[in-house]
Amino acid sequence: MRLGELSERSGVSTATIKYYLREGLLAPGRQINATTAEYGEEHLRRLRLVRALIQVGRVPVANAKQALKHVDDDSLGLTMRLGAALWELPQGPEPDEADPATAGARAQVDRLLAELGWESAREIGALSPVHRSLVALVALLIRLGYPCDAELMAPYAQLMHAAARLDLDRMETYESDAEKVELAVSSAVLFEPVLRALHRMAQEEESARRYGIV
Amino acid sequence: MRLGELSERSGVSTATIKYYLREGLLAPGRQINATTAEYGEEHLRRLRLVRALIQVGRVPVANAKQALKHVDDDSLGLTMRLGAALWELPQGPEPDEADPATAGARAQVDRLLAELGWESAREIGALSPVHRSLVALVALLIRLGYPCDAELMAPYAQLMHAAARLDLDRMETYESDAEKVELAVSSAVLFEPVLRALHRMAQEEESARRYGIV
DNA sequence: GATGCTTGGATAGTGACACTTCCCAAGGAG
DNA sequence: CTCCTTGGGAAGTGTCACTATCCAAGCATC
Repeated sequence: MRLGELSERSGVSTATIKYYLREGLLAPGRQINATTAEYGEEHLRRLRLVRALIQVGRVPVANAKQALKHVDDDSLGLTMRLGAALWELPQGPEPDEADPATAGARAQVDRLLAELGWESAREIGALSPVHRSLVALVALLIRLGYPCDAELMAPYAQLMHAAARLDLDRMETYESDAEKVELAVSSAVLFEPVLRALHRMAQEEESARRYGIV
Repeated sequence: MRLGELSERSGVSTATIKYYLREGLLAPGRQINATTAEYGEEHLRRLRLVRALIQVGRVPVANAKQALKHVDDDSLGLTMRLGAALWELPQGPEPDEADPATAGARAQVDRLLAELGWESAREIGALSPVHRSLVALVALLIRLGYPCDAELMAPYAQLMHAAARLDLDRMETYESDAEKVELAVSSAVLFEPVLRALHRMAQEEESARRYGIV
């Protein structure tokens, strides 16, 4: 497959593919001669993943590059490889330590983790971008005047834990670690929006049931 | 409160506040004389919501303006007002009808709604941006080679339905419709990221439990 | 063997968008 | 009187994902 065909089958313009090659998001094809390179199915697949990351996930090009590097890096163990790839994806806001609400928010998050018995999450703590971003979000909600404490979050956290168990069960059906990491990345980027859509649809459904469609 | 104080208490520069005033995201203050206007607590609160929409929710300024207009519009019933405001928020991708995977994806979504008995969601159908975006996302996952059918989504949808019930219970604790709509908007923008953070944290926790932290 | 296509490669430009800077004239404070 | 702040508008900035253009080298067709 040459550049033109890769472009046609992926629906991505040749100019954009050349841009991705330049930025290192896509491995170069097998060079046949000075003016021709050959691409395979794996290039097509990776190209589609790149598009998903950038267009749907709004992942900045630089982060997408890093995340994909971790997907391909087989020198690490599965957990680290997963973490490294997922931590490259855009997180929420960073906490503003100058804001007094941040300290309160951190306390609520700590209480939540203690109540749930999420020991590993407590150990990793502020090292994890996810943890920091949760603190920042809770602080923001509090500043806006919406209550957001451990009691309120706990039932949601239980639901999300159930979802996470489903996620990992699904991941275990894949053979190679590379496939698992790729599933995790595309899940974070594509399956999270699916979850969000299901959530909003469920809200519409429940709202219609309670208050009617009027 | 004058412009300078509003800026100081919100942490938003005066230039940016003036920009929001110009774009109609923020109601003008009460004009005292040619060079002075007076702002109240409600301006501060609205300003923080605007920041949350734009910075955390990445809502484009034009959509934020529309959504806020619906929050303030008391000529509609609650359900329509909710829908109108939420549908202004950024959704996922739109379905690509030229793609053969789209038809299959639509069939899976229809089956899912039928299995769950979400009758209102089926009635609203493709009118809802959420429905369309779910179809587009499922099609994308299928095109990438990840299975995504009604069986796979159903347990997730049940979890999201449970979350939606919690959401609406929470909403009912508010008195006025305007507050309810504002809660729904800020929930969509700020609480969805909280859910996502809880989800990712649960994944990390579950992954550490299954495979260790190594 | 001339012509017209595509290819890889590089450089510069585009468009969207959220600000941000700069300037102005008119109060108000010291 | 002088300095600062205010509201208001026009123009500029920075970022970022592309995109247009150009170039020389091959391959295909006439």
